[in-house]
Amino acid sequence: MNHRPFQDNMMFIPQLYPADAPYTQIIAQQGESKKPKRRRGKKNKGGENGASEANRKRKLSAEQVNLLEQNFGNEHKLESERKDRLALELGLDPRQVAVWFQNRRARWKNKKLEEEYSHLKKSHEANLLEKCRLETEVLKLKDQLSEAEKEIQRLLESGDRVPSNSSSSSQSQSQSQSMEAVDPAFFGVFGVDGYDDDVFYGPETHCINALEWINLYM
Amino acid sequence: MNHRPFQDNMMFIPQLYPADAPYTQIIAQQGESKKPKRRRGKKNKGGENGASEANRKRKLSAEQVNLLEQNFGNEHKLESERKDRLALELGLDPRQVAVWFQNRRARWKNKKLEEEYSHLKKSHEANLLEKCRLETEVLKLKDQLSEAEKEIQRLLESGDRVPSNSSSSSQSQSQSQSMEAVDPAFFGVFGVDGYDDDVFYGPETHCINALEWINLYM
DNA sequence: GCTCTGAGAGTAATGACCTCA
DNA sequence: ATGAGGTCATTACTCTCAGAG
Repeated sequence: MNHRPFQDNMMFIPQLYPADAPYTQIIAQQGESKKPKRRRGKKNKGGENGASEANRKRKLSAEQVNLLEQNFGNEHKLESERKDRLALELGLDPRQVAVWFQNRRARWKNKKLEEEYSHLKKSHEANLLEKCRLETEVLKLKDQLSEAEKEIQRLLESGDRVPSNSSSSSQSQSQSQSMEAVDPAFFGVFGVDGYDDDVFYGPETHCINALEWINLYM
Repeated sequence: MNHRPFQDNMMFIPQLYPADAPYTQIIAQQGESKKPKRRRGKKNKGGENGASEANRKRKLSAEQVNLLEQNFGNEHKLESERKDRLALELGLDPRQVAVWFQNRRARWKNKKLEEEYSHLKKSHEANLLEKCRLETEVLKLKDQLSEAEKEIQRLLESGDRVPSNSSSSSQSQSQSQSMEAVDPAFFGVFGVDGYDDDVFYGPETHCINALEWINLYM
């Protein structure tokens, strides 16, 4: 406020403006009267339901919005008939009703996008974990297989000489559905938020990278 | 069009709107006094780069937007000093500059969200495929392991009696990094768009479900 | 064709609320 | 506690396009 000498009620001088720019300026010009300026006005804080009608506003009243919302729920599109009827009921210009619907559709689209985003994110995380688990399991299985083959090799070679099994310790539980190779602590990383920009979502990340990704991104 | 008698070339007079007030209300109330109505004006169609002069309405001019955009590129926030300077340079109300920045930030946020969404989606798809592949591989490995163990069993039992290997055919290439269990045709599903609502992103989907998901969702 | 209309994207502006300094 | 600026949500308007008459 200090570096704005006179601005309490704004006095905007229209002559300053180039003729080229339309409308916006005009609005600015007629601001010489009051220019709402920012009224810091202790709005109704806790009790809000009234939605404040006393003040000159350009917001639709709660009932109006309710009815509109209800209608929107039934059908997002708006045929002229419905539009006119609604306008009459609400005491609004049909144009306003149309505008309201358009804006509502836009909002709806956005909300949907966000929902899907978070959905997708959750799913993605779960998949990363799953992938990690599977990678671990693949490694484990390969290891076991390797062992088993070594064993076979050994058995074949020493074939009829040594009938006793020397080191067959790792294959007994290999078939089980254990799948518990992932440290449960990994789940702890969820719940952190505030992600950074430009994280690379590499599809080829390995287990470790996946975890780093989660740490970074989640 | 019947209920809108005259609207020939429209002109749209902003001064109609009272400075500080009802605005909506006024529009709403005098439903019969034909407010602005809209458009009809043969805009420049093909020629687009100009995009600024023909239209007599608000919207900042191209240069104004350029300068603002440039400034926004440097820094998304706006200190009063910069704001006032910009306002002066552009011949705008400082308030307008502030508004522009606010709206710009909002737009930016949205765009970022969308970008991240598509990024994430790609990544997710890739991961699904990867998961599918891994699941297949796990199955394959388990199978091989099972075979190997059967073989071992056989060898141990028939131990010193039959030194010849009877059916050891599947474990020779098991260690390789082949990993080519996924039909390359799967990649063909990408490129289809127009997704449906409310797809369930199950984290526990198996390979087949994952593919169905892709078909549904992508 | 041409006009009118509604939809969707983009944008300007406002109101309410929040947060620091 | 006041006020400048910020975010969010909303309202309104512009422009472009596609379809109906």
